[in-house]
Amino acid sequence: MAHFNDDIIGPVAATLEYIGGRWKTVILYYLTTGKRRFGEIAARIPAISRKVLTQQLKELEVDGLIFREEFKEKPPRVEYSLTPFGESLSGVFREMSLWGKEHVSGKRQVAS
Amino acid sequence: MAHFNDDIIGPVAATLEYIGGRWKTVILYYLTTGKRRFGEIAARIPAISRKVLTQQLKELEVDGLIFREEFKEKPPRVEYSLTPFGESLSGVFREMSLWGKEHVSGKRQVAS
DNA sequence: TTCATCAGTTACCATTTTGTAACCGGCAAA
DNA sequence: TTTGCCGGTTACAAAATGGTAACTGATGAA
Repeated sequence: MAHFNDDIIGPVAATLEYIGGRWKTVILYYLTTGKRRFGEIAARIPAISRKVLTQQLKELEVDGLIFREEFKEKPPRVEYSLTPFGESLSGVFREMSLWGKEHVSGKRQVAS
Repeated sequence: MAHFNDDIIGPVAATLEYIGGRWKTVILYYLTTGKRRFGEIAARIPAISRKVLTQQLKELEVDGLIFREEFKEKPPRVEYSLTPFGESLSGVFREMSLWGKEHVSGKRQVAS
């Protein structure tokens, strides 16, 4: 992604290397509610196209944050879930969710 | 930015509307260490061009997260600092910094 | 026999973001 | 007199990102 050689901002920047992607935090946060199929994620986050969703999921898998389980069935089925590594981000998600609830509830209209 | 009408991911998505920009979290986190001049920020985050830095700072100011103080001097001086609203994000930064220290310290090489 | 299902992939194009270089003003130092 | 300082802004070009539509393969249902 980018490059950060700084000691102060280093750890935060390092975290962003994992969850800094456009949709990654939202995807991961949705997966904290349990194992989900590709179609479920796509339905839950309609703003993201399937192409980009595929890309983001692949990157998250490569980074070890999510686990992809593919069932060899005839209409294919794929389930995504958080790895323990991905679950270790829960503190970040919790704080983000808290802040969103406390500071932005309803204030900011969401475009479409 | 985008659109999230979802109740589950809503608060997290709302938070991302504020800090989801490419460099915003890093800038804000650097400002938690105190008031900084434009040039200091630019020097601290060399990966970002001055043009984009200007843009991100302007957005952060519009969103009420940072305060911009301009001194009418001859070589101009501008100082940026967190507003109380910006400081309210400290929990998010703390968790991100913690996670980065615990899980990525040194593992991931930073490109240049 | 044709259609729908699911989780993609691919090609192609449009949009967005980003970088680079030049420029600004007004004072002080060389 | 020219140069550097600082915090930008602007125009232009390049790169990254994004969307859309068509296609895949195997099966079961109509």
